Amino acid sequence: MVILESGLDMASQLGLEGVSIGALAKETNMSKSGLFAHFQSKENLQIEILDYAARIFSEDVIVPALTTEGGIPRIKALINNWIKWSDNLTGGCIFVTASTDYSDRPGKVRECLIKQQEDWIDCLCRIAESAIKAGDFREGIDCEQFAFDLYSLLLGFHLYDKLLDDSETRKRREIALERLLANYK
Amino acid sequence: MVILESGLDMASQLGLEGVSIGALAKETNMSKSGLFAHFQSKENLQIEILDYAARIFSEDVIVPALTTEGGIPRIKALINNWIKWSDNLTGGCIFVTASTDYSDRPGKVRECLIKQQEDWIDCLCRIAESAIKAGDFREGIDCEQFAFDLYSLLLGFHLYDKLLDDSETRKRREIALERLLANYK
DNA sequence: TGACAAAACGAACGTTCGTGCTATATTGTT
DNA sequence: AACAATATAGCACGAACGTTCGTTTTGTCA
Repeated sequence: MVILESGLDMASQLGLEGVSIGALAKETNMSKSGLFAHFQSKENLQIEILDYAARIFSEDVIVPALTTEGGIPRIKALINNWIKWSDNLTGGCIFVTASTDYSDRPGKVRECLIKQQEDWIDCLCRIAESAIKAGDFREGIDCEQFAFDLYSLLLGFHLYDKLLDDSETRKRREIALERLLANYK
Repeated sequence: MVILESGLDMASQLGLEGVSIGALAKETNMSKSGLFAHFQSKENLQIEILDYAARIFSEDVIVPALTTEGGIPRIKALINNWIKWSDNLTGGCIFVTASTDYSDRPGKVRECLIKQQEDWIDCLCRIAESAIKAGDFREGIDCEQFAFDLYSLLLGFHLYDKLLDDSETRKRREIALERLLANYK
């Protein structure tokens, strides 16, 4: 759907709350009312954008990673896919943006987002488990802790990359990742 | 200033862009125009909120940490102060919120924010240097890398704490911190 | 071709937005 | 007590907001 594609990019720049129906209509060469009829409310639009994003995220980030061999290669594939995903969106990863936007904004959008984030963290856990099976991580590690560590790394990278003009950000990220992997080896 | 105090808390919940002059006037029992006269523009209001936040942040987070002994104790004090600071604001740390909000929103507010974030990262670097002097970190470590690692950790903690309902978040943070410190020891 | 449903439309609703202008209080200084 | 400076208030503006309405266009199937 072309509306959701535009909406997703707009949301990555301005936040989900910043997506206005009028602006989105102009962007897609539609009338406000014509566009609105698809969603019945702004809240529905926001949720549909979020679900659309999750679909693309799954297709572009998660699934391709799952097709590469388990263990550290799969982890690195996931991270590289995540960075590409985050680069393709004008304002960066929409889940990162929305997570801070909705840290204190109750409602259906927030609940939808929380569920998606829990799924994402689950995914990171399972990737860690696959690394144990592959022999790249030692037995007995705390997979939830690994998920926390890796997600933190991505958040730090995201902020440096989008806000600061630091030419060494890429190096920082790679060093942090190598140290993270070494800790679970 | 009571206006900025209210504005800061409102910004932490709704983002700097979400602070409206009308709502802030109602919150502080003023008229829109009376409040507006103090700032002449919304952009100025946003910048003043940001500067006010930086002042409080310096007083409550940085300065008290600098008075504790250099090295790991100072690092831990800084982190504890940061967490208290982030807890005291209804929507969490305003710099975290604003950093994602303004990742793709050019203007004076963004430039102000970038400068503040650079200062914060500088502060983290100097804290690492003091840890070298104190003998808690080994010579030759990359202080900028430490700043990246620590800031990432705080961002990860912030997201878990504000968005997810994970009772183990505190433990996650402490484990990650111990491992981080051990890596520079 | 005619009937019918889906989709898109333009216009308007009431509200809130940021921003001016002007007047009235409040405060501080001589 | 008189005056200047500052702070607040009242009112209005044009624009944008989400939303609703009735109408027109478009596409599908009998």
